[in-house]
Amino acid sequence: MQLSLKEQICQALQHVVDVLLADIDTNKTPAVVLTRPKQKEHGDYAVNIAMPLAGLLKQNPRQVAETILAKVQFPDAVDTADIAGPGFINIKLKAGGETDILKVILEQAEHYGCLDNSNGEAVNLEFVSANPTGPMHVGHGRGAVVGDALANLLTARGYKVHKEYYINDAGNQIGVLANSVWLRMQELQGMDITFPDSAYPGDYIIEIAKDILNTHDFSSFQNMDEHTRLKEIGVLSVDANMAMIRQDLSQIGIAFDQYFSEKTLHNSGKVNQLIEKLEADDLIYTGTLPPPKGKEVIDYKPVEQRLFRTTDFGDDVDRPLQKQDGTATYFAADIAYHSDKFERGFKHMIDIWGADHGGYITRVQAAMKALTGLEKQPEVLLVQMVNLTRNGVPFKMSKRAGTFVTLSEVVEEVGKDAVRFNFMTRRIESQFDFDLEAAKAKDAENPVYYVQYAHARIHAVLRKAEAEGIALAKADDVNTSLLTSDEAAKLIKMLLAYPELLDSAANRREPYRIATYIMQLAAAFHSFYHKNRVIIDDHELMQARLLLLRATAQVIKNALALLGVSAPEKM
RNA sequence: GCGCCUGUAGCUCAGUUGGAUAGAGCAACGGACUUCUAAUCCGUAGGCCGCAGGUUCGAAUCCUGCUAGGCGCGCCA
Repeated sequence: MQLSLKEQICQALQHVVDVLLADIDTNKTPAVVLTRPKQKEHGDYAVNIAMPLAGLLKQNPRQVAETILAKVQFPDAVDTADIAGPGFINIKLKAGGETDILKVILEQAEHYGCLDNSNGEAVNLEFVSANPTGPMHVGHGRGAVVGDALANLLTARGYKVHKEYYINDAGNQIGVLANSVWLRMQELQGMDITFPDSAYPGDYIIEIAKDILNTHDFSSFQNMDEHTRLKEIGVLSVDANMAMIRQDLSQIGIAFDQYFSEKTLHNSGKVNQLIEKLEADDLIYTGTLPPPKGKEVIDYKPVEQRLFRTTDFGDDVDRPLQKQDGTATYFAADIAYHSDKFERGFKHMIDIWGADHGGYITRVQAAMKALTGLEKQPEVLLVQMVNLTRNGVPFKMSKRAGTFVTLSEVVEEVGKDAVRFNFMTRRIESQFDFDLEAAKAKDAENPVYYVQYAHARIHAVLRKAEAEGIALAKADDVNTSLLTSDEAAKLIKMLLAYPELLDSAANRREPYRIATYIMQLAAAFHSFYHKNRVIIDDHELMQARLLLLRATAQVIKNALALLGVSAPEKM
């Protein structure tokens, strides 16, 4: 494969560095990294390699830089290379040196920025996994959008991504759900019912109850013993909720490769097998845990439990696998689940969890290390909480108070694109104040319209060209070296940076960088647009500018696609 | 008490893994449409990068301590 100009320059420098290092006794090999300086006067690329080298060679950095420049063989496109400041090497390219990228972008189209890697590593990406006890809320939405964008990003960079949703359809919550629905069913039959505090209050419970009554005979439930009845209603209710959740997901354009039921782990005996395996490996013992710190537990009683020696693998305290009544804990099922992923061939797992599960990471990784020997698996990304505001005024979400805001309501109110883009504009580590009015506003405060407008604007120009009977030249016939204005140069630099951006975003699992990038790219375009009229008499220059616009539109479209946001041609 | 995340302009946030003079948007002020979309652009102003030490040629970035906010800390999920 043809090396990019940047790679050629990098290689040329690295060669010199290697030669210099060969003369001295060291095991350090500083790598040459080309950066794009903020200041224009600092050239197109800057290298700081002379600084780390200076220490090793025991010379001053400027001297080292001179030595490097004396020996290096740069490619032809390099115009000048100067030493500046404490020892930076600033490289200037000949005019139009990198404008070939426009032709590359048009040629590669939707693949520009992507790595075609047929041997890509398989990654199991688990996200959302909202409990099947109600509709998705806004906080789930953030994890969903981030997870889906990360899946797209990793896929673009050559990974084989398997998107998975873990359905927590076992455990006490399902009993509570079933009981809540049963109470509503009885109420709908005209019976006088009092609802305990523990029951789920939402209206969707009534809807589920109605649906069950429409399709099933009420008396058949009355005739069941309580255990059977709650089990039956539990299954029906989980199905209803999962149907609702899938609806919520499809509304924001998210689909999973697999929905994995926790219950199947229990029913198939996988959880018990796991516990037996751990027993056999002497990783379980009977013991008593100390009382929890930081909050007062009134009814704390020391109790003997079967404990997993997770402390041997980095955890702070050993963890119970069985409750007092002998049933498996959530933790037991969860490590059975992750073991199952491993057995299905995934050596690399990424989980996206809410911040409230942060304390859970160490124990799962410790367990996985014990079971598979894998380090730091699953890789867990914590998404911080979403605080909803309206016109800057926070309102608390509460199931009980009925001020619960579902994702579906928000998407309906502000639209899929705005929800998705807004959720992507911040790092996942920072808490997100999501303002409903701001997300709805179609003004500059809402970045999604800013970037979509850039795309639509380009198409307006292309439409105008078409209307005037101007045929778009073939990329190879365009003289791109005419694109010499400051704005064009900036825009081209942004386009050049896109593959590197994707690479770094994928490696760091930081899809938000795509959103930040698109905003910068859109700004560079808008700026260009104002200073450089495209449809002009100078035919050659016009074709060059048209090519720049076509390439820009392509990259905006590609990047928005990764975020799952549409790129309209008209607004 | 312990663990994880966060603290950058009045507000919301970036800051390319330690580089040169810390950047955007909003809000404020002043400009730019008989022109390819003004949902836009240009300019002015706004900063002890939470505080204090340390590491080095060089720190918003790395280390230590402190401080403020969020999340979590037995058989809930």
